[in-house]
Amino acid sequence: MAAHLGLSPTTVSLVMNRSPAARGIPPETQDRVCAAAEELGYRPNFIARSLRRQRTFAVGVLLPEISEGYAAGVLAGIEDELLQEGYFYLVAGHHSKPDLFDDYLQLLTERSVEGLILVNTPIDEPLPLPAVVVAGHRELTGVTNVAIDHQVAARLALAHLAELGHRRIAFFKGHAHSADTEARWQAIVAASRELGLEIDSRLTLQLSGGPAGEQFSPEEGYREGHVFGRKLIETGARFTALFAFNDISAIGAMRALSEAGLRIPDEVAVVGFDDILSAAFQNPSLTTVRQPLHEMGRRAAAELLRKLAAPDKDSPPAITIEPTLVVRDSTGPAPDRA
Amino acid sequence: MAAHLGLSPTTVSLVMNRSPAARGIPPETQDRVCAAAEELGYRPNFIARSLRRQRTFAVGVLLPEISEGYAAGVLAGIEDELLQEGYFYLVAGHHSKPDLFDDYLQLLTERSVEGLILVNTPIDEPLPLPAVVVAGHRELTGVTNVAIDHQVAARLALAHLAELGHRRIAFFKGHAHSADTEARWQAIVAASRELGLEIDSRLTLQLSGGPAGEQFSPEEGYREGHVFGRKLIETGARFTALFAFNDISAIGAMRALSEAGLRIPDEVAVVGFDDILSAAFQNPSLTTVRQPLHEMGRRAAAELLRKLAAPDKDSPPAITIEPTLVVRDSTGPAPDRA
DNA sequence: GGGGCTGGCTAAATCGTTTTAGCATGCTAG
DNA sequence: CTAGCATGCTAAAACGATTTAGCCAGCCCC
Repeated sequence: MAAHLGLSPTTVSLVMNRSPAARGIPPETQDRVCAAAEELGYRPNFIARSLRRQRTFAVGVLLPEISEGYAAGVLAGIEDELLQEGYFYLVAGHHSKPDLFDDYLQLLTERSVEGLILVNTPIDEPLPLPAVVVAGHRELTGVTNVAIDHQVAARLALAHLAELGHRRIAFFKGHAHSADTEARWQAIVAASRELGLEIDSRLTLQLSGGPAGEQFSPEEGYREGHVFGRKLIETGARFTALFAFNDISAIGAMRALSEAGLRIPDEVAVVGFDDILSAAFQNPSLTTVRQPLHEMGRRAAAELLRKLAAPDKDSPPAITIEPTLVVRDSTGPAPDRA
Repeated sequence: MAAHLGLSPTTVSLVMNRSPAARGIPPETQDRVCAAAEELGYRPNFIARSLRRQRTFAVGVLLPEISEGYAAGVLAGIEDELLQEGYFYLVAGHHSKPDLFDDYLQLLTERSVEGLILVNTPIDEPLPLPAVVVAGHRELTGVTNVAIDHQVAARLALAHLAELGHRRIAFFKGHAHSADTEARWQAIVAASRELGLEIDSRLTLQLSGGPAGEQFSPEEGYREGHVFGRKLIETGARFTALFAFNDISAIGAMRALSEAGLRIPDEVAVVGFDDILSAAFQNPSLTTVRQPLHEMGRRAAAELLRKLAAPDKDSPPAITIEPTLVVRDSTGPAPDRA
């Protein structure tokens, strides 16, 4: 390229990068360079560039796996934001195996990613790079946690039910090793108090979520919801609504309730959580709290880029995202009031 | 690193890469180098390495978007295979916009990816790199197309229905601009002939799939299935089974059939296609032909790596993957036979 | 004793950029 | 007349590895 023009690589570089030092180069030469670049279809070698500038414009994303649901939704948001800003990303799925996680972290840093986004990935040690965590389990100094606002989520769901006249509400609590379980439950307790609802401990069942460290497959989650739906009925305690921990278990429970002859929403209202694709296709379609996964991914990526741009400025420990309530056909007026 | 050992970078490099030229270096020195590497936590700079060796061990993946369904499933398979082989990948979602597609192709080659995997992405021009296409629309010389075996798919579904005694089967054909529509329909026609089934043109409806170039959202697909379910009934033509083009439309149709008072599977059997998550959660759960998305991704990645390893060997124009039939509760014996 | 070989290493070029420092040339001002 | 200063460019050193070519010391053998 430089040879073809009879100029030095330096000049070409200066022009191509619109470097401030290029003000000393007359417009005519600049045009000549640009024209040649166009003509030869010149594309600078990104690798050489990265090497010299110590910038790769790439970030690493660690997640359990590119599953149908959570991670894929978040990843799509991350992707949107990063590509828009000229970054690429490398993804590694560690399948919840801690040693794989370490390996991939190693590999990613080796490839000089500039930052990390962890989705649904627990960590103990501080990370070697700027990082943002989505649905993280622990708090780490310097790492921003992007999470849904559980307060709002609980209020949305419970206020909706309360407004419909429901007073006796059953709950599925999340499994013990989920990041969201505790925060959400706290929020539910708080929102119940605000709304003057009482929580009946006989009507709160805790999902097992499978052996610690592993994830339940959707089918297993569904089955557990199904079993728990039956259990609820067997307790004999009266309830007119169920707020499940996620859509999967809500759908399982709906099945059990229907099978037991209870009509939804006439006799029992059901609210799920997540708004997975299936939620809309149920019969009746499922009222649920939607996690804006895409936006969570976007925000996480945006925050990481902000961190990279201004490494010294300290960053917020958390970004909370507002969920929305999607009202469908699985909720209706409470029977005692209708 | 070299300085710390009092050796030259050359020696270190030779040892670290187990280069054949390293046979001239005594084991003692080799150990010394390895020990130092361990101790200093030395990790070679991947970028410098890429620059020199002209290998990035990275491939580019182009897809419409990291959606809940198809692309995410395939991507998960691609990921598994690539990471296992020490490769990483860069993903770009072009949202079905041709100009974005060109831009990203440009950006990816600029970053020196070694090959490409296109998922559900139509192309006209030959690609500048070794490539494998999943669910590609056109045939291109030199690029391998990974696709499901429609023959097998059609036979699986129709044989299942025929065995249950169904003779009058309704069909949803795919929308005109889908890659799979034509191949699948041909296969259905062939399989019907084999099984001695007749196809009633009044009972075959073609999905519109929205305006050309755009994708239907799942909700719209569902709605169209719902409408088409009603249409089927309105034709007045008798049918005891429906083989839909995908699960979404099958689910929509099931809803319409139920609403019309037809019991599934007692009066009408329904078979879907894809095996999306929702299929298992329907009531009744949906019998469907499963596309092994994960395996398709794996195979695509594996084939690309093979191409990269042996660029001269010519590669198969197509790899077909066998689907499987997942029998659930939406199919049962034909009513006239039961 | 000297040519050839071998064992153990290293110098230097290279990959394709960016960046720093500086060189000619001509013009201007004192 | 000459110091100083733009102007328009370039030489050369990075970046951190890999790779080619080759050096030097010692040994063997005739």
